[in-house]
Formats: sequence, C-alpha cells, structure tokens
Amino acid sequence: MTVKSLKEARRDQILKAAEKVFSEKGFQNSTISDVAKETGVSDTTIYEYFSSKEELLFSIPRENIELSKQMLDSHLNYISGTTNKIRGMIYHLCKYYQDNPFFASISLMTLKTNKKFMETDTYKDLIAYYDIIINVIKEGMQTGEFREDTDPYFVRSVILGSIEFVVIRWLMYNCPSDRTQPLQNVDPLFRLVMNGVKKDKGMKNFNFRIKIEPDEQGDE
Amino acid sequence: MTVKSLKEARRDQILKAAEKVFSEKGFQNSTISDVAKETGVSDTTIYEYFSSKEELLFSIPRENIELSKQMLDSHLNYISGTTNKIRGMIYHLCKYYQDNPFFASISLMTLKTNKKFMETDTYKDLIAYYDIIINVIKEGMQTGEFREDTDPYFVRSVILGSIEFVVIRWLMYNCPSDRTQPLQNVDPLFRLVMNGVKKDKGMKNFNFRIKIEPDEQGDE
Amino acid sequence: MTVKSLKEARRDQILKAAEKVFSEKGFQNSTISDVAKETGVSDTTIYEYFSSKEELLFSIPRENIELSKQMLDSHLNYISGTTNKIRGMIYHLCKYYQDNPFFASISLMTLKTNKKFMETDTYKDLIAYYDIIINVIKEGMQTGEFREDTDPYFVRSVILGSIEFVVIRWLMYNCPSDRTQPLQNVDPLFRLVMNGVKKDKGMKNFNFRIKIEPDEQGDE
Amino acid sequence: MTVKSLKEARRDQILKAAEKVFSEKGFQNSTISDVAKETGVSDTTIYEYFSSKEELLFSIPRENIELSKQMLDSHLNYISGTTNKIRGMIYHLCKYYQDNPFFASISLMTLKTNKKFMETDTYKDLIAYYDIIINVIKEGMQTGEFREDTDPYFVRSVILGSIEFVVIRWLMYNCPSDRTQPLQNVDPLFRLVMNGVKKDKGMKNFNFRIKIEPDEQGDE
DNA sequence: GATGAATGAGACTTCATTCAT
DNA sequence: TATGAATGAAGTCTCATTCAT
Repeated sequence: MTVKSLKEARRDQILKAAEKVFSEKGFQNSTISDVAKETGVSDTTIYEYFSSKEELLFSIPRENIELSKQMLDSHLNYISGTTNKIRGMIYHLCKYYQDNPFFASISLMTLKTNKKFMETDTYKDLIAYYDIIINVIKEGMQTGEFREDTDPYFVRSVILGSIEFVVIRWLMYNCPSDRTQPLQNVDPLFRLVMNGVKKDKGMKNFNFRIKIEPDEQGDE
Repeated sequence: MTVKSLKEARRDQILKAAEKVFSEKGFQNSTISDVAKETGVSDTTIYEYFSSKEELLFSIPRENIELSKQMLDSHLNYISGTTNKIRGMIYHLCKYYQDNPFFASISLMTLKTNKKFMETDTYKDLIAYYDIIINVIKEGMQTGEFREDTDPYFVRSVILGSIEFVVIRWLMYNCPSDRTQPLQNVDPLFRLVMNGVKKDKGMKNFNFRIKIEPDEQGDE
Repeated sequence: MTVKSLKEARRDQILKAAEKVFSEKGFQNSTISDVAKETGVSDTTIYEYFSSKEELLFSIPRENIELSKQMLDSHLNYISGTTNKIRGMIYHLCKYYQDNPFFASISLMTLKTNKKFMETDTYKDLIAYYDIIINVIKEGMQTGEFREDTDPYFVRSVILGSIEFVVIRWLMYNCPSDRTQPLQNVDPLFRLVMNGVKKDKGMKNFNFRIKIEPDEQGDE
Repeated sequence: MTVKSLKEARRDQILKAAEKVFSEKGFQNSTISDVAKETGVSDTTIYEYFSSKEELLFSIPRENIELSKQMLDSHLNYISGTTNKIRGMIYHLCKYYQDNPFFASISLMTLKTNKKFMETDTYKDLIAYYDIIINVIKEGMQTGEFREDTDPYFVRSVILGSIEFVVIRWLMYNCPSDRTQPLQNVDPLFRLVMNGVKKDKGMKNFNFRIKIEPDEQGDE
C-alpha cells in the first residue's frame, strides 16, 4: 500500500482532468487552459507536472495500461484452458474500454494514429501487453487445442480490430447504454474466433479417414 | 467521355495534393500553405475552390467513395453466390486501401474519428456503401448459404474492424511491401468469417456417406 | 436630351448598385464582388469603369450633388424673399435625403468622416453647394430681413447639423415611415432658425409707443 | 480613493492607446498591432484584456460616458433655473468633446454610425445620458419658463446635431485652436435655442394692453 | 509550490486587384 | 468589351509556453 505524496495526487488530478477534456473535445481542440480549468489549477501549474501538452497526452495511457494489464493477469490466473483464456481476454478488453470511455477515446481516437506516440516507452508497454494474446494463442496451438495453421498475429488483429471498431462506433455515438455497448460483442466475437482457430472436435478426438462417395441423388 | 473543365481539373489537382499532404503530415499539422505548395498554386487559390480547410478535407472522400462503390458493384456483377461475394468485398476493400494509401490514411486516421464529418452527406454515402455488406450477408441467409442466427451487423463489424486494423498498422509503418500488406489478410479473413457464418457444408449441402476406417499410419 | 452611351448606362448601373450595397452593408464591409453581383456583372468589369473601390465610392455623390443642386436652384427661382428661401432650402435638403436614403447613408455615414474624400473635387462641389445657404442668409442680412449680428456660418451649421442628425437617426432605424421622417422636422427647424435670425417685426420694423394701462379684467 | 490593480491599469493603458490610434487612423484602418505598439505591449496582450478588436472599440466610450455624466450632474447641481441648465449642458457637451478629441472622434465618427454598437449596453447608457436634456426641457415647460408647444425631442436634436456638426468639422480639420473650436458655439447655440423655447419675458411678467400709435417720424 | 502576466509564432481567411483570353 | 482565374498582402485571433513574483 503506497501513500501517494501530494505531488502524486495533484499529478493524478491533472491526468484525470486531461483524460476527460481530451476525450470530450479531442486533443487538438483542447487547450492547456481547458485542462487547467477542469483540474482547478492555473495553466502554469500544469507545466510543473508535465513538460508539454504532448507529454501530458502520452502520460495518460501509462497507468491505464498497467492497470488493465494487472487486472487481466489477475483474471487469467483464475482461468485454465486457452479457450477460456481467449474469452477472458476478449471480455476484459471490452469491459475495460466500456468502463473507461475517456481512456478508450484517447487511446483509440488520438494515440492510435499518432506516430510520435509509437516512439514512446508506453507504446512498447502496449505492444507487450497485446503480446499476451499472442502467447495465449500459441499456447493453445502447443496444447493442441488450436489448429496448427493458425496465424496468431492475424487472429489478434481480428480480435483487436473488431473490438476497436465497435468501441469507436460506440464512442462516436456518445456511449449509449444499449445493445451497441462493447460488452455485447464479447460472445459473438469469441465464437467466431473459436470457430476459426479451434480444431474440429470430431477431427480432434478421432483419427479417421473420410471417403466421400458421390451421392446418387445429388443435392445442390 | 467527359471533358473536364479547367476548373474541375484544378479542383482535382488540389484534392490530390491535399490528400497527399494531409495523409503525410496529418490534417491538423498540415497548413493550407502546404497544400498550396504541393498543388503549385497560391494559398488563395485553394479558397477559390474550397471554402475552408475543413471543407477541403471533407471533399476528399467523396470521389473515392463513389469510385470504390462503382468498382465494387462492377466486380460483384461478375460473381455469383454470396460466399464468393463476401470474398469479393473483402478483397476489394483491402485492395482499394492498399492502392490508395493516402485516401486510406485520411479516411481511417482522420475522418473516422471526426464528429463533424458524421454530419456530412458524404458520411451518409459511406454508410450506404457499407450497407452492401449487410445486404450480401442477408442474401446469404435467405438463400440458406449462411446460418440463420448470423448477425449481419456483427459480421460486418468484424470484417471492417479487422481490415481497418491491419490497414492502419500498415500505414503507421509507412506502407511496407511485405506480408503486412492489407491484401495478405484477404483469405485468412474470408476463411474466418466463412467459418462463422456458413452452414456446415457437409451437413447441409451434400448428402454423403462416411466410412470411418481405422487409420493404420496415425495422423500428424 | 442626351442619349446615354451604353458605356454611360453601364457606369450608372454600377453606381446605383454600389450605392445600394455600400449603403446597406457599409463601405468597409462591402466587397467589389458584392457590387458586381448586385450589378449583374463580373468583378473585373467594375474595374473597367472605376479604377478602385475608393474611386467608386467617391463617384457616388457627384451626380447626386449635381442633381440636388439643380433641383434646389430651380425651386429657389420660384421663391422670393430670403425667409421663404430658407424654408425652401431646409425642405429640399430633408426631402432629398428622405427620397434618397442610399445616398444619404453614404454621404452622412461614410463620406462625411472620410478625410480622403475631403481632397476630392466632389467635396469642393459639396462645399460650393452648401454656400448657397450662406449666400441666402447674407442676402437676408443685406435686405434687412435678418439681424445684422447673424453669423451665417453658425446658422448654416445649425441647419445642416440638425438635418443630418435627424437623418442619421432615421437611417439607423432603417428609415421608418413615421414621425421620425426627415421631412417632419422642416417647419420646426425653420421656425427655430427664423426666431434666431429674423429681426423682431414689432421691435424693428415699426416705431410705436406703448402705453401700459392697468388691466382691469386680469389676463391669464 | 481606489487603488487600481495592475490589471486595471494595464487595461486603461490599452484603452487610452486604442482611443488615440482609432481616432487618428480610423477604426477600420487601425490594426491590433498598432494599438499594441502604442500601448507598448505585444499584440497578444491586447487579447488578454479584450476579446476582440470590436470589443475594444466598444469599451472606449463606457468610461467617457460615465465621466461626462458625472461631471455634468455635478455642474448642474450648481445651477438653478432651467435656462441656465440648458446653457450648462451645451457648454459641457462642447467642452467635453473639445477636451477629449480622441473620444469625440471615435464617438462621432465611428460609433455613431455603427449598428452593432446600438445593441450594446453602453449605447443604452448614452441614450440615458442624453435624456438629461429632455428632462431639463420638460422641467422648463412645467415651470412655465419654456413655451408649452416646445417639442423637447426636436430641441434636443437641434442641440446635439449642431454640436456634433461643428465638432466633426473641427476634428476633420485636425482640431485647430481657432474660432472653429467647439466651445465658440456655446453661446450662439444657447441663444438660438432659447429664442425658440423661451416665453417672451414681457408677455410673461406683465399683463398689459398695447395701443400702437403710428410713429410720426418713421424709421428705417 | 503556484500563478498572474505576457508573448512569439503562426494559422486561417479575406479581398482588392491584375492578367490573359 | 467582358471575364475567369489567380494572387499578394495583410489582419485577426489562438495557444503553448515562459518568467518573475
């Protein structure tokens, strides 16, 4: 248990305010002054904690990523079986975005297409974070749960792409509490992915040969 | 065959230049002056053709969408069977982005998250464009090719989300000519989606007999 | 009877259009393009007739002044007696402004405070025009109708100042057809001015003796 | 005695500078940069105190009107009799313009014909200010000093119109220290107005009968 | 530690005006 | 004669950032 220094607390306040402001108005349309007002301090104070507007932006995901990663790790420990882990990951990603729309907005709508962000350490953390998915898929391939010809990177792209797509849509329509919520897509996505990667049960549990014989009556 | 007026030709020049500039530097980091230089005209001339920087931005996708739609329609005419049409669409979307990376960049990295763009007619055209996918999927469900419990909107999200994800990645790494190219994902994506929506061929479309024989040699 | 050449006719069209446009939007807020549109020609055509926007502005009063002067001269010929002439002039000034609000607006709201206009020949014409008032007053002083200590320039300032004041007010409220119309002020102003300049009829023109007798009946 | 904050002092500096600059070059021909240079600050600083060039313009009259009103009120307290008050007002108006030619210029040559200014609160204050004249005239009518058929609004128009006319002339010729100075017109204007509104002393103070007898010697 | 005050840099946009057809 | 096309010059305004208190 860490007692946060005042300095840290103030820093967090600013980060939360920036997350909100940037998320609502967009990074480019937000001013330091907006963030300062939201925080309740003066413009100058922002610069006591962050050297530039951009650094402030890039600081936002750091803790979110760490937190999300911790949560996911913790949950995966409860889960055995790669199939179940895949679902756990999909669920967690959707849930984290849904519970943190400000972060989702900044992450998916600002940082994702920011080349400078790609050069930060935080981006490397993000990449590392997403490697969990790769690892789980590879694990599934090794245990024989998943097909050998699975391309883990492609599968990850489908998972992340689909989730990000629905989250962005949801954000663009101001996060309605309806069936377009991210979490609604968990099981459909899980099933689709599993269909793609899982070995056919029948194929898996039995070794057999098939001889297909023309069916006399045919059926188009 | 239409002869373009000088005015139209100049307008197209500016659009092409803007597409390039906005794509390379990002919309917010580009200036009208940059576009003017790229076009080879003065700043003022830009305003003779577009009333504002934003209008210039929003004008970029219009023709791309029309063209892409025409091409897709034209190709789909050659294809029978919804399954094949799905592949045709995935192929076309990937190909159009891959062949037009400037447009891809603006479309996916700037406009996709721009709320004002959502209010334009062009956005409505885009929505209408993407409805093709819905219609094909529904068609497949009606003909019995696809499962009745398919959610066309979800499937479309997966298709578009996955494609957009890999295209953005590719763009962020400056469009390398390697296996990360969008078109590389066509068949994996097609197969994954088909696995999810297709009725089991064996179970449905054919009547056949299976003779299961003990496998002497084992099976890898 | 002069037959106006096409050139002259076109020039007049432009002048009328400019008068309207400048009057409605103000000179500074009007563009050459506005005038061109109002005239129904291209921007460039304006420059065929006037070398600059300012020259166009300064050309507007010329004909108005000439016309107004002709009309006034013509009317004054019908009038004998300086007193009546004063009224004629006040009437004419009010009437011309009331009948030509576009001209009034440009004259009183734009040109009156434009130092460059003071250097034009048209301005000299205007000065000459207003000298009519001086001359009439001086004439009245010579004939003994007006007091010898009258300051013609001051009187003219009162006449013009009062008229311009009420015209500007009327223009600022968009020329309502009510009692604030310029012509409503003709007689009040005439009377006031006459009170100030006329020799006291009783005191001056006649010698008489007064016998003051107690008033038996009282007098309210 | 109020100690002005630095902020207020700086604001006043800017206002004074703007008054001078706008007055000398005209509002439209002046730039924010001109005002900034005259103040001795950067362009941006102007915007710290005024949100736009127009707001800066509209802020100029506020304090002048307040000050002028205070001065007039204070002086009127020393004066008894509406006749004397009328003179006091004419004197004050002329004097304030003469002592504050920058303000006079902006007020009479820029704001007077600016429709947007008419929508400001400051304009309402101005209207209220000028109502003093109306009230004094009405007072004079009630006390019987002025004629019952006096139109207070017309009289005010004459007073203001005449003063504004001579002030503008004086300003247009760069405020010479000669007989064209506004204050030179105080008594002529006062006399003229009084002639128009005052009841004839003789008529008022005495009741008498006049017998007019022919004068044997004749006169003039 | 916090901030009030100030600013440099630069962007978008407007418009009078010219040139070649 | 008329104009379509183009532009140079300039101005307002914004904002991230710094400095001195």
